[in-house]
Amino acid sequence: MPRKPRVRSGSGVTMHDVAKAAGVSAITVSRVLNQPQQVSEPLREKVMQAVDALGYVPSRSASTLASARSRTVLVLIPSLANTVFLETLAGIETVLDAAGYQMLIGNSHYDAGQEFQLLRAYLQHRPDGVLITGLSHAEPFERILSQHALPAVYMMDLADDGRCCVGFSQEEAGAAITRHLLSRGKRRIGFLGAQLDERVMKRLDGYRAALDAAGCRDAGLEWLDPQPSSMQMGADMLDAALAARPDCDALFCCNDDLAIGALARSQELGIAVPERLAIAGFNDLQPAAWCTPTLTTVATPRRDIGVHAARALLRLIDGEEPESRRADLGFRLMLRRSS
Amino acid sequence: MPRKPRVRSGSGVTMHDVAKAAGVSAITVSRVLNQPQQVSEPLREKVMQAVDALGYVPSRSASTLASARSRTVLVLIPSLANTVFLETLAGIETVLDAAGYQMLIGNSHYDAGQEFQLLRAYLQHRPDGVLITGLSHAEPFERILSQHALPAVYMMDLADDGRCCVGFSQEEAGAAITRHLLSRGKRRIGFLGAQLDERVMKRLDGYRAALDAAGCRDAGLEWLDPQPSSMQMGADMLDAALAARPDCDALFCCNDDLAIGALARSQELGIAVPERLAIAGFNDLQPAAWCTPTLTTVATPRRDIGVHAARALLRLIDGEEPESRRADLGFRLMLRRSS
DNA sequence: TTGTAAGCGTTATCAC
DNA sequence: GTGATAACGCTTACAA
Repeated sequence: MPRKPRVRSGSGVTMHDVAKAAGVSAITVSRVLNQPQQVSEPLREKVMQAVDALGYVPSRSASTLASARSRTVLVLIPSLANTVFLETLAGIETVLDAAGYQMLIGNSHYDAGQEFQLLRAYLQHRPDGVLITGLSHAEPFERILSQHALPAVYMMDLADDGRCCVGFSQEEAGAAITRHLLSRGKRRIGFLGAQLDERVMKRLDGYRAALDAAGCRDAGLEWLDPQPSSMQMGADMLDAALAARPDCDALFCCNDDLAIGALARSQELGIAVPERLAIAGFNDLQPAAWCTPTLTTVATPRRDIGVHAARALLRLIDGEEPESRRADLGFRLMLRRSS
Repeated sequence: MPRKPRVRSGSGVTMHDVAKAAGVSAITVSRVLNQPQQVSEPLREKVMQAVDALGYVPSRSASTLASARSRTVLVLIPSLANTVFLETLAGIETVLDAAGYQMLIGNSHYDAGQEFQLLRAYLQHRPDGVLITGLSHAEPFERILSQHALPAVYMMDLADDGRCCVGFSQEEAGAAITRHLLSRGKRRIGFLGAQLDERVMKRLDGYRAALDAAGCRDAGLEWLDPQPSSMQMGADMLDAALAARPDCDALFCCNDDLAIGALARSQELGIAVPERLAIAGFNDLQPAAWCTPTLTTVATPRRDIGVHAARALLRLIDGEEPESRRADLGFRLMLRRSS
């Protein structure tokens, strides 16, 4: 004795409806959609006509449930407000789209605790893999990853413990731009840092190493603020830095936002850049090439990181080895007028 | 006779496992997770302990399939490379997160055809509703929306046909900034436009209306390029504009990127801004307050648009009426040194 | 307040 | 090459 039918999702057209309309069985419809070569030409045509005629849209939930594959990838980023991660997302998108995968975006707000919660929450969707920003994560985060045997690729930095990663050496980049300032004759080079996430701290390490090597490191020239960075903050930090150390002759800012704010304030104060004070940023965002004076900075291959990371993840998901488990995409110094 | 068991998704723990561990039935576990107040205190505790002990993560696919609700919202934006939409996403995220909804992000690349394909593709996830950027869409796009009876909220602009929308009048904003330039004594005010999407064209309409009202509209002062905008393009367009019309005494750029590029080029060329040439942008992105000279522009409430649109959509999904079917969040003129 | 049975729409398995 | 049948993990409807 049949019961009251339930509410249907979507427009209500199911694979069975298509099958009936085409005069075949449901499984044949499934094959036409997923492994067309296994179905004979005439049946394939009939089925496709029925699909179009009925406006049939397959249900991902049903497919995921039945096949234990969601064709979905979770992307964990620390912020939606930072162009750097957006361009990475854009790169990821091109690859996943082409492969028929869709991405779920999780924003951790630079918080390891939230990142863990996000992972747990998104696990409900049974993603086939995860793209992760950065290498350091909460202990339960890593544990849950391995518990669920989730293929993962780490982005933006280079791991040395066998985890699959795509990025560049944040430390080496920090050292390289610092050496550039040294090569310009600067000796009292300061560091402005905000947010203080993992990558900023590595750039700081690189800066310190370069100055140590040159014998002119000075701990009193480091200004660090855990708040999110902004141009306003760059301006404020410049004021604080010059008040404390008027002898400072160069500044490496941990990102372009800080640098542009510092640059603008220097202009206001009539400080000669780069003669009296050289300024360098990090990331090479668009405004770096258009501020006054133009900003010396480090160009980072964030879009490519997204592309390569997504490709590597798809291979892991398919049980293959990625081309490289540790892809170093490098960085480029963009030498402009501010140094 | 039982068959070979299938592969399990996730870590393999199901609601039945939890039920067994807690000595209750599966439906009770479901209730503890979804309507806790319907379950007695002691049972609730036992179940929660079992959930934690087993590390159980519910399957969204199974839930969606059984309940015909995905607790998922599709967000359609024209670009992932534009800060404006990111901030909108961030606003949406706060509201959806709090309500236990997750968002699927579809990037149409400013292409109505792709937008339609995206909608079709994401329909596989059976989203409970859609947040849409802009008012103009392909005909099949609107058709599919109504076929599937999908609750929808349109963002960024104001509709006059009863569609639920959250935004501000792009046209009025374009007119307002133009009137400001008029009030500064400018009379040969040019327009620089890129991308030429719906919103840019409405700003252009507003610009034209304001100049018509003042009796000084001049069709020779409009420069339009369908390519995506960039600071480089702003610089190039400034060159072209001044070459064609050296008498031009102000420029309204359709967004801040163009304006900042034009501003930077003006500085290079030694053109006095705003005396000889005033420049205004649109959106008030962060660099607008930090370029030289600072940029006059229109501040748009994009984050709030996201927040309000998401709230309205959740109400529609629940079958209630939103607070307003046409929420005008306004805009603000940011008058700075470039005018 | 709790449980039973059926069914959501698809795919894996096995048979023809 | 095609089809019948049984899962997949959960929630609805209904009963106790």
